Amino acid sequence: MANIHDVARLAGVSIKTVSRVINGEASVREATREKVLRAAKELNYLPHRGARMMRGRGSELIGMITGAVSASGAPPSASGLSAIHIVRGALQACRKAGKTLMIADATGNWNEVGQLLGIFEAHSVEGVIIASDFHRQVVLPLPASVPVVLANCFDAAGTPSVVPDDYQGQYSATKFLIESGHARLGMLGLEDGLLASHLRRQGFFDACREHCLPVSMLRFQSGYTQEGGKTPIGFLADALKGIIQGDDAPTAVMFGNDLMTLKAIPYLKAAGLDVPGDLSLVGFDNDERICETIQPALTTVQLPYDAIGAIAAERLFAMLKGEFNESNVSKVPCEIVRRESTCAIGARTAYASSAAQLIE
Amino acid sequence: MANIHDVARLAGVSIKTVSRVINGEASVREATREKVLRAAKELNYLPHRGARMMRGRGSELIGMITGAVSASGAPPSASGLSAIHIVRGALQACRKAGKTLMIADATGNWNEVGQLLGIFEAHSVEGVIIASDFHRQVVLPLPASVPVVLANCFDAAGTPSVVPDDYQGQYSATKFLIESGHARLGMLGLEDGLLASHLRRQGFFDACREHCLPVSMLRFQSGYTQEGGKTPIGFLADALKGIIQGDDAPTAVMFGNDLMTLKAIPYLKAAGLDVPGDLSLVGFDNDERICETIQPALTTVQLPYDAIGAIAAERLFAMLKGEFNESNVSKVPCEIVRRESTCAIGARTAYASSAAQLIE
DNA sequence: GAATGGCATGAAAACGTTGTAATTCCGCAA
DNA sequence: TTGCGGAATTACAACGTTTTCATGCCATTC
Repeated sequence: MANIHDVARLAGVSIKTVSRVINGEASVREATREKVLRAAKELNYLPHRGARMMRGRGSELIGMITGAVSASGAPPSASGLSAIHIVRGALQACRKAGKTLMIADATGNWNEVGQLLGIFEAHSVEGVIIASDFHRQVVLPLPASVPVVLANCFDAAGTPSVVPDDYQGQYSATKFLIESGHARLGMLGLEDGLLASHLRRQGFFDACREHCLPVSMLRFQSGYTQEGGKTPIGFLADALKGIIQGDDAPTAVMFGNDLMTLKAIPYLKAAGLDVPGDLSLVGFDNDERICETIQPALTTVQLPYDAIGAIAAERLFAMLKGEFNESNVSKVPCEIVRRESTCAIGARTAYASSAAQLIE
Repeated sequence: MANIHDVARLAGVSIKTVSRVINGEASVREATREKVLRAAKELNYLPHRGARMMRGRGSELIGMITGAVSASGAPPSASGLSAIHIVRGALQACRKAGKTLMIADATGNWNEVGQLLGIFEAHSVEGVIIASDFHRQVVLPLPASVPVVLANCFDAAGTPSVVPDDYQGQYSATKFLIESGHARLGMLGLEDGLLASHLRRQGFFDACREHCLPVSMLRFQSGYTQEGGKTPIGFLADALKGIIQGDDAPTAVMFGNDLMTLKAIPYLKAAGLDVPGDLSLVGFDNDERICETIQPALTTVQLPYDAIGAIAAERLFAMLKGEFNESNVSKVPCEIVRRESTCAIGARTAYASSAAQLIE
């Protein structure tokens, strides 16, 4: 492989001039520039990346660490599924910016993050995105020596981060139901202890309070998630029973995720409830395979993982350019995806028919 | 970032000795080695890749291109889901081998592959893995200048490739059912025209033939997949009807994928069929979220995407070491994952009871 | 006790590039 | 012609590692 000296010799100039031409720097006469380019082409010259890296040039390389989940909390939805979307989002943003993405997987072990950062550093990445499988607070191993952006997680030290707005998502969904005429609401949330669980619960109750729904008309149940993200069927059935039974049962129920909703369907059917006729359902995640499979198709709240990845990457690029971000944590809104599992209360017949039945 | 000089100074030795220890060369006294390792650890020392590359060592970089799907055929299962597993498998293999993975997404456009290869080359990757979203034949843009391994696809030029053994997978599932006592089998396959569809159909019929099941006892339907991988409910219902209706209906049905099976369940229930009492079901893919959600949990054939990614990476490493592979295409076996949706015919009561009904 | 040989270690060069500072070139005004 | 300023160009150091060769040390052998 030809090197810069060969090109310089063939073109009859110094190596520095070749370097200038290759890097598009100013102060090169047009005639010289052409001579050099011709020589470079003839020799099939390509700058040696190792040598370039050594001189600290921008590598156009971005590092990404996924699966950075400690054992402290089990992810609510299928872990890994979120990661791929975050990766995809980041990948597209990198593509647009002409960067290349290097990825590494911490295989669920937060301790490895430090080591992986080191590897990336040794490859002279310009910055690193650290993505968590679920929304949580983390503690970075040490003040990293490269710019870092956190995706789907954040820390106390104020490292720039991009997270979903779980609170707003549940708030919006609740508001949507209330504005559709629903007055009795139920929610079967995620496992207690998860940050998302806490935020969404608040979103739910805040929306109800702000729309003057008395707490007596609400039913809330924490979900329960085993290791591995599986909800035991027995628990789900019991929790569901607590929500949908009784005279003043909700006319709409929101779930912690789409999978949970899918599992709940048979129980609702067994209870003789029609969806959305008797009961409107709202999921969470917008897992299309599930949402489109459920009959009727499931209205849900979208967890914007692609956007989180893309925004994280863009924030990183902004940092690299030296731009300053005032807010350290970007919250990405969770938009509601309307399908057919919800209906306005005006079109609802459950109370009417049951009332009719009672009269008969 | 600490460099070799820092380590040498702290350990009180020369840089060459540090180099020797780091690279595991001989001729270093144990005491010295330990001193050096301690110092390296204390300083968080990692050899600089650029400098190493300059001394002629490999870059330890592997490139991976995903989503290389042309518009020619729609993927049967959720595209992207396969990709993440292949990536994960490759990632783990890379980890073990001390390589770092760079990924790029062709966003479904095969034409971009050439360009992406160029980018990787500029980053001096040692080799590239090209992964398809589904099992298919491809045509590489040109004789790439770096070693390439294909994952989940193959070409006519004999580029090393790693694919799932769809034929064997369906064959095994069929054999499993036959050996469980089932004699009347149904299969609702994937869309015609897909390679996987073709191979699995052959596996199905071959297994039946080799176990002396007459064709009259088999029912086969091609699936139909719209753009986006969605199976229209109406079509599914019709196809299903054709398989499960009639006196000599199958006692076991195999599906083209797990999602399809999930969608079919309501129709089977509506037809009054108990699973696995009246009908054993076998899916394909082993999508755990779906398999574990279905009641009873779905027996299925595992599409070994993780293994495909890992094996592709390992084949690439072998090529880099100059080892020769005789067979160009590695077929990774698809193993059956037994859950509760299948039972042996001995425990089955459908025929007995229906026969009893007929007698009455 | 001196010479030999093997093992452990170190000094300095080399890899290919870019940054720095110095030098040459060129046109223009004095 | 000379001097000058700025543009074009160059020589050389530096980056962090590995490689080559030289050297110091110790035990073994004569």
